[in-house]
Amino acid sequence: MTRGVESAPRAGSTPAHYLHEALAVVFQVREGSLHVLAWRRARDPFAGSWALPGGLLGPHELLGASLSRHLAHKVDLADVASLIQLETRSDEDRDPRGRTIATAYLVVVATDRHPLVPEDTAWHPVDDLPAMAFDHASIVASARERLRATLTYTNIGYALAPREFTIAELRAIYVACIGHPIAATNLQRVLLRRRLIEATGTTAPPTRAGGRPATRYRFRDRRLIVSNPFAAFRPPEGLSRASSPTRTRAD
Amino acid sequence: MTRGVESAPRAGSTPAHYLHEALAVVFQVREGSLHVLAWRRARDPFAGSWALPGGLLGPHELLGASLSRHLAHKVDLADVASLIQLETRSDEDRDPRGRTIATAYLVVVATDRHPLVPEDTAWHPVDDLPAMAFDHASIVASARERLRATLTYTNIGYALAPREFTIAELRAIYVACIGHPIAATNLQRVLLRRRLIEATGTTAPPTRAGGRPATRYRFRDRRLIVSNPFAAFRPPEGLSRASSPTRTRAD
DNA sequence: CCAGGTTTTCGCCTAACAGTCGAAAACATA
DNA sequence: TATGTTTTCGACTGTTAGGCGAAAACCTGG
Repeated sequence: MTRGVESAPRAGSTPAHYLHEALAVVFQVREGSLHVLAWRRARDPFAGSWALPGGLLGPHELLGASLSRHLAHKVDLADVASLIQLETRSDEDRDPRGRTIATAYLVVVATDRHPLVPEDTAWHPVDDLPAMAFDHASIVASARERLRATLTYTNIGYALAPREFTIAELRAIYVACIGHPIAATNLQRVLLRRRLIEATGTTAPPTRAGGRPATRYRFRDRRLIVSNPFAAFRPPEGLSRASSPTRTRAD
Repeated sequence: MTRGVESAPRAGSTPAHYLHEALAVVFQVREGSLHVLAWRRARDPFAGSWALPGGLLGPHELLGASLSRHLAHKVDLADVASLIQLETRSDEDRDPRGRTIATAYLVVVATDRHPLVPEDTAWHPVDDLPAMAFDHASIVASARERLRATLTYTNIGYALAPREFTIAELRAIYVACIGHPIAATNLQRVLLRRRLIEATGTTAPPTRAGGRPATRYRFRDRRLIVSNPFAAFRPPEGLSRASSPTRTRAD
């Protein structure tokens, strides 16, 4: 342990500067399975491989704003609101052209949206990814795990599902993201009990092949709400602090 | 939406490079309350204010390795193993000397460790922080929230507590981190039920002021394990995939 | 050695939760 | 009107979780 001088003096040996890029892992549930948006690289390195949308950070940008700007080149998303920052990769050789630090973001697109994409861009099922450039396959994998976890203890479903949906539709979305079957009855009860969703009253969607029309639900809140499951760790009833995690049920 | 050309061409207008620093939010429970490690800046900007340990990323370093290197200047921690990456801040004016991107890490120190620190470095209670430099106060706040959440659904307590501890000691640590009282009985049962802790057998610590001697416990695993609370979202029994979140109880 | 105090542990009771089943509702078609 | 389909809703059962109080195990002081 040395003396407490400023550890990496700004003066002196000129410090190193790095390129910094923001990358988006854009997920959407399409035809019952989870897909990720990627574009096909035309030139080396990794010509022909698929890459995540994103690009270099500009001199006066925030990372999130930069990502939105670059994303606009690959997909016409008016509502790229729910950007969740994932992780920052600093591996020296992750880009053979030169060292580039990357910050990955998670973006989800509702199932009823059909954004236009350029010719070189396409949706790929995450369970059957093509060859991907750089460390993007690894980034997708970690983003998927994060999505799965986030789905279980937040209301992020509001960004995956249409504004109104039936329980069966919502279940299909959850199954695609989580990767194993879950019971529709339980899903409905859990989300209702946590007061994350509510019936819209517009009880009937026009069905096309018989059957009782399903009641439509919506997410009560369209902002991210994280809930704290274990009561043992929750603040005492009624004394919830400013940053209260779980909304205590108040009917 | 433009044509799918590579969005930020490397060639052409020379892209901007940035300084990148890693910052550590080092937490320790001391005398029953949560403290964070900071050092007092001697020179401007923010002379006299307190700053988080950390420093600039070197040309051939990973962020985590860089942080460990810089951290060694401020605290003699042989076991800086549990580095959890938090978030990356890119605000343009967060450092008045020039744009510097910062990636924050969460580090926790067990209560029985007493690492030496330089003169300019000290532990500060997070509930009564002194004036902090840059955006470090905000980083500490978000790190604290992350610690609180992590504590409820992982076994990160293994890095906060000594290798062996009593339930009362562990409860004090949890209370300090979470910030509100929790019941010792529930804590014990929750952690036992999730099979995160186990009795050591060395049932008796020498008590100094009466009372039944508490049995000592240890964390079964010293790696981070995240558990998935809601059973409705868990994979069907026995079919847990490779990345299984919760260990299914198998006695 | 026993009474009183302290701390931890254990057991019981109730509430909440998960999973299954079946009945009923609301539609379509023949 | 009869039949099939799809969804909703309620009931029931077994499991898990959380709160509370009693008992266990130690200390000190008389």
